[in-house]
Amino acid sequence: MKTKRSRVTLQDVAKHAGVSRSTASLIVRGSSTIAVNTRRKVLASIRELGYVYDRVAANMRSQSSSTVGVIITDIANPFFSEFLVGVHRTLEETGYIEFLGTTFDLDTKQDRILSTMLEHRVGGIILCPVSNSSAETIERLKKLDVPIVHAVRELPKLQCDYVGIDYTAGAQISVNHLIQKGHRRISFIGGSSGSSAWKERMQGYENGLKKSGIEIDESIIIESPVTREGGMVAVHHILSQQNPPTAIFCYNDLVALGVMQGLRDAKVTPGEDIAVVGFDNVQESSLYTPSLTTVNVFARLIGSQAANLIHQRMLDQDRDIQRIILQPELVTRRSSENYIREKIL
Amino acid sequence: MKTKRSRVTLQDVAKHAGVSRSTASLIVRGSSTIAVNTRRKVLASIRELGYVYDRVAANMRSQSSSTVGVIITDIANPFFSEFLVGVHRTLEETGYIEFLGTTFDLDTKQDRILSTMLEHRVGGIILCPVSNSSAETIERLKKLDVPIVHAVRELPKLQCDYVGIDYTAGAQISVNHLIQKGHRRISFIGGSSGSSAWKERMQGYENGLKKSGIEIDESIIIESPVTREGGMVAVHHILSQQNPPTAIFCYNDLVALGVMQGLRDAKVTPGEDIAVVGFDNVQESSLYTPSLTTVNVFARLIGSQAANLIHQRMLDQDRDIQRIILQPELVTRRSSENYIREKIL
DNA sequence: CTGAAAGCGCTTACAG
DNA sequence: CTGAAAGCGCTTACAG
Repeated sequence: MKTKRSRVTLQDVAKHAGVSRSTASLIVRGSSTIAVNTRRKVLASIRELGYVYDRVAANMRSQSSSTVGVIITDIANPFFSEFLVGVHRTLEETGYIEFLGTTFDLDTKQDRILSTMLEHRVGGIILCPVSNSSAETIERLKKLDVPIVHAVRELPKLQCDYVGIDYTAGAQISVNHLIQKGHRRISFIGGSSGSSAWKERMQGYENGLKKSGIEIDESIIIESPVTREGGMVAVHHILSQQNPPTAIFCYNDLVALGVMQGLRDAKVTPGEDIAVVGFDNVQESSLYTPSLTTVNVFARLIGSQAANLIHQRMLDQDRDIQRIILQPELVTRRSSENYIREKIL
Repeated sequence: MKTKRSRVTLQDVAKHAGVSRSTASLIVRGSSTIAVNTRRKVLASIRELGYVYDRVAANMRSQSSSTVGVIITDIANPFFSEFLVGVHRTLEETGYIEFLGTTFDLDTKQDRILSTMLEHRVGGIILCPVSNSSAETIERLKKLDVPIVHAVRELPKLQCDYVGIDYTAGAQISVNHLIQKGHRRISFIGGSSGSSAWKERMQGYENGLKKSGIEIDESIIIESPVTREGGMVAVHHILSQQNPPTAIFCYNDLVALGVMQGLRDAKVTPGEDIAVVGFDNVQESSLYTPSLTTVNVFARLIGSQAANLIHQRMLDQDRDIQRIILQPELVTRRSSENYIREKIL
C-alpha cells in the first residue's frame, strides 16, 4: 500500500541530523563553509529520510527561478527537434529545467502559452514567434519583465536578444546556385509572408535574381503552410501554370520534401526535370531520394546560442542587447545537380 | 528604460479594488459566490495593475501542482514528436503545463531528469523509460510518491499505469505479410534487447516465423541504436553475410529509413531486391521513395491516452491501475510490394 | 555553526 | 463578503 506520506522537509532533516535548519539549508545549497563532519551527518540524514529538495519553495523565497520556457511553432518539424536538442544540452549544464510550449504558429496559442508560463514564474523565455503576431502580442512582449530572447524569427520593433540565421544570404546562395545551373525561371514556394524569416528569404531571392538580370514573377511565388502537405499542394498550383519554372527554391526542407513528392505524383522527376532546393538541412534531406540540396542553418547551434543568451540575460538584465546572426552554408546534393541549358531557348 | 519593478501581488489588487485579499483570491480562482459588481471591480484592478497570478505560490500553499513532467528518449524521432503533440493537446485542456526531458536513452540522464523534476514539484510524470533501466532506477521509481504513468515501453516488475501498443501483434502481422509475399529469410534489425518494446517485437517475429515453420536464425537478428545511422550500419553487416535475407523487418521507421539508405549505398534496391518493413508509421514513411510498408501505432493517440491517465491518476491516487494496449495496423506500401518466389529454390 | 524571526505570494479556515 | 492569523518549505539577515 502506498501511503500518502507528507513531504520530508529540511526541518525534518535538520532535526534528524541534530543541526539547525540554517545549517542544513547551507549544506543543500553546497556551501563550502561547513565542517566536513557536519556535512556528512546531514547528507546521511537526507539519504535516510529520502529528502527531496524543494526548489520551488527555494525559488519563491529567494525570488529566483530555475525554469526556462521554450516556445516553438511546430514540434513535428525536425528543425525544431534539433533546435531543442541544442537548447536542452546547454541549459542542462546550468541546472535549469524547461517548460515546452508549441504554438502551431497560432497567435492565440502563443498568447495562452505565454500566460501560463508567466503564471508559473519562468525565469526566462526563449521564443520562436508565430508568423503573424498581432499588435497586442507585440505590445505585451514589450512590457514583459521576464527576460526573453527571440530565436529563428524576429519580431519587428522589438529591442531584444536574438539568434537567427542570415536568411537573406542563405536564399541568395541558393538562388545563385540554381542560376549557375542554368535556371532562369525559379519559383519560391512556402512559408508565410508575415514572418521575418520569410521576408528575409524573399529579399535574398530577389537579390539573387536581380543581380542576374532576371525579373521577379509573382505568379511563381507561392506561400504555403510550413509542412510537407503545404509543399505538395503548392507545387500542384505551379505545375498547372502555362509556363512552369525549371527550378524551385523552397522555404524549408519540410516544404521541399512535400514539393518533391508533389512532383513525383505529377510524374515529374525532382532533380532531373525540375531542380529543388530546400532550407534547414534536416537529417532527412540527405537520406531522401533524390538527396536534397539545401542550406545548412545549424539548428542545434541556434538552440544552444539561444540558451546561452537567455542564461546571460537572466544573470544580468542590464547587459547590452545581443544579436547573433549565423552564416548559412549551401549543401549541394542531387536534387539540383543537372544543368538544364537545353531547356532554355 | 526597463525598471525592475517588483511583482504585483493579490494584496495590491485587493487594496486597489477596495476589497479584502480573501475576496480577491476567490475571484482569481473563479469562485461563483461573488457578487457581479465586486468581481468586475477586481478584474478591472487586475488589468490596470497588470497583475499576474502566481500559480507557483498558490500550488505551494494548497499542496497541489499544475505541472506534468514528460520524459522521452529521443526528441529527433518523429514518433515522439507525434506522441508529444498528443500529450500536449490533451494536457492543455486541463490547464497543466509540461516540463520536457530527453534521456537520449541513457539511464544516468533519466535519473537526473527525474531528480530535477521532483525537485520542481511536478504533479505527475509521463515516462517513456530508457531501454536498459538499472535496478536502482526501478527501485527508485517504485518508491516515488508522485503519480507516474509509463508509456511506449514498460518496466518489468512495476505496478503502474501504462499505455502502449501490442508490439507483438504488430511484429507478427508484419512478418506474416512478408511471408505471404514469398519471403522465408527475414531479418530483424534494430533496437535494444533490454527494452520491453524490443522483446515484444521479438516475440511477434518468432511467432510469425514459427507458425510458418521457419526456423529462427540469430545471425540475421541485429540490434542497433534506434536511429537512421543505426539502421545503415546494421544493414551493412547483413549484406556482408554469405546468405543474406530477402526481407528485413525493422525495429521502427527511423531504423527502416536508415536500412533503405544502406541498401541503396550497396546498390541494392529496397522494395525490389529486398523488402523492408518499418514500425511506427511516421509521416516520412509515406513520402520516402520507395514508400515504406509499416505498422501504424497511433503515436498521437498514445500520447493523449497517457495524458488522460496521468490526469486521472493525479485526481485519484487510489484508483485501479490501468493498462491500455492499442492494436496496431499494417500499412502496406511499395517497400514490400514485390513477390519474390523466383528467388527461392 | 546556532536559533529565532520574518517573508516570498498565495490559500485555508474561521469568526463575524 | 471581511479580516486577522497561520502555514506551504524554503532563504535571508543577524545576533550570538
